[in-house]
Amino acid sequence: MSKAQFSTKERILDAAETLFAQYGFGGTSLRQVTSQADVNIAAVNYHFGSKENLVNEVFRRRMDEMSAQRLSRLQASVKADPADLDGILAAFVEPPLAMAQDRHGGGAFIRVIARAYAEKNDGLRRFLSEQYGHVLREFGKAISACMPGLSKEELYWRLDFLAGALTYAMADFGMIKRPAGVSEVEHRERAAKELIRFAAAGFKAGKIN
Amino acid sequence: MSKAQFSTKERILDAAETLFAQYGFGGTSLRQVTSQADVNIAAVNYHFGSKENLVNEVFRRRMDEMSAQRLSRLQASVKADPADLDGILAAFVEPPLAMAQDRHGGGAFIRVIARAYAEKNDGLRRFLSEQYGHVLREFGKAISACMPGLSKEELYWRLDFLAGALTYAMADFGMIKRPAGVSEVEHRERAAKELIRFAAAGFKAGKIN
DNA sequence: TGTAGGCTCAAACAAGCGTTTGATTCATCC
DNA sequence: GGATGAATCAAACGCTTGTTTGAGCCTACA
Repeated sequence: MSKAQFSTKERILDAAETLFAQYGFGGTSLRQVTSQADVNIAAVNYHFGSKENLVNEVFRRRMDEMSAQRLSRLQASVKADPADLDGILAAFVEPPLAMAQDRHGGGAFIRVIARAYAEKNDGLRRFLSEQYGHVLREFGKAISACMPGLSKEELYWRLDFLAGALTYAMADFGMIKRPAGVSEVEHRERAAKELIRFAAAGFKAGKIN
Repeated sequence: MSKAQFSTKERILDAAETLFAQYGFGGTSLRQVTSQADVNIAAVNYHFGSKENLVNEVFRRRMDEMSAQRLSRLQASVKADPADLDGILAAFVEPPLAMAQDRHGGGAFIRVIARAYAEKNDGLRRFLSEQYGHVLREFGKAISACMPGLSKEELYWRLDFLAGALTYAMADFGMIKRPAGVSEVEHRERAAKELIRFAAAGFKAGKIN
């Protein structure tokens, strides 16, 4: 956090990430950001050009790494056992949750993602879909391969449900609150475990009801 | 929509609901609302006192009815067959989806709910939790009764996942888009069917994995 | 030592925000 | 028919927003 250790750009990105997570994109002013970053207000437009570009950079900084982690874990899981649905789901769920508990690596970023989907920031959603849509499609293929009876339509519905449950849970939107005696790490691990079991059962749901 | 048919208050509420769904609470200005409602800007503060009160009224108008529907359908389902998990889930999922496809009854409202959870509008979230938290608890009890092996903690996790998937799906956040040949009604029915099957399987997921 | 050029700064910009004002219209009742 | 009070209106209020300006600092290279 000291001015000497991190560059102006990095301090702006860190402050923006934290504040976006807390108050949303529209709800965060550049003056809040620059104040928390201990930086002049003009620095944002000097280094990023505009607020919208700042938002995109906040995303790009973490999203690339998260997508890479998801894909490499997916590849490893499929290689080890293509029929292991739990492994595929873990590859999808755990990287964002791990990122959430990595203190310096942007625990706030997870909540930023949730906001991105919630705020109808069409430009940002298009950006995400174009830049990272292939990740979701890879997971679709892998799940499809180990569930041959599942139609493409059903698969996409269920992927949406998974993404919704994950987003919602990660953003602490729900009624589940971390108990006093439980560390944040344990809480996240519990969330991942519960979600994987819930979603795995959901994906395996029979065709006829 | 004609000025003669609906009162100023109703037109403001309708316009606000639509715009809140589209742009969020913070992202919607009162000038947008009053312009769409064909009403003077001062009318909002005259009839509602403030923007925050307007937001609350937009909620109260629909939420009371939706909660009542959910509870009465829950009661009917439990009375018919306490062990019918699908019936309980349908009682939870279908009223909001039915409301979504009821044209005059506020199809936009469903998306407004999603926004409420996304924007860290703490006052609003507290309002919702206090006013309508008992509905979720009733469903918790009913599900618990037909799944005796489920711990209270697991139950709450899964309720959160359900709420997340429902919110996400209803708000059209995901990758599933309504196909051209499918009516909105059919699309919603499909969503409800798929979600109930997914969640039912999830709730039934075994304890040991 | 002198001079570029990247960077930071206080200050101001126009535009938009929620809210308030005070006059005016309109229906209602004595 | 004049009075009463609710409802509507154009206009302005003070404030915050994202962005821009132009002067100054400070490091690096010749």
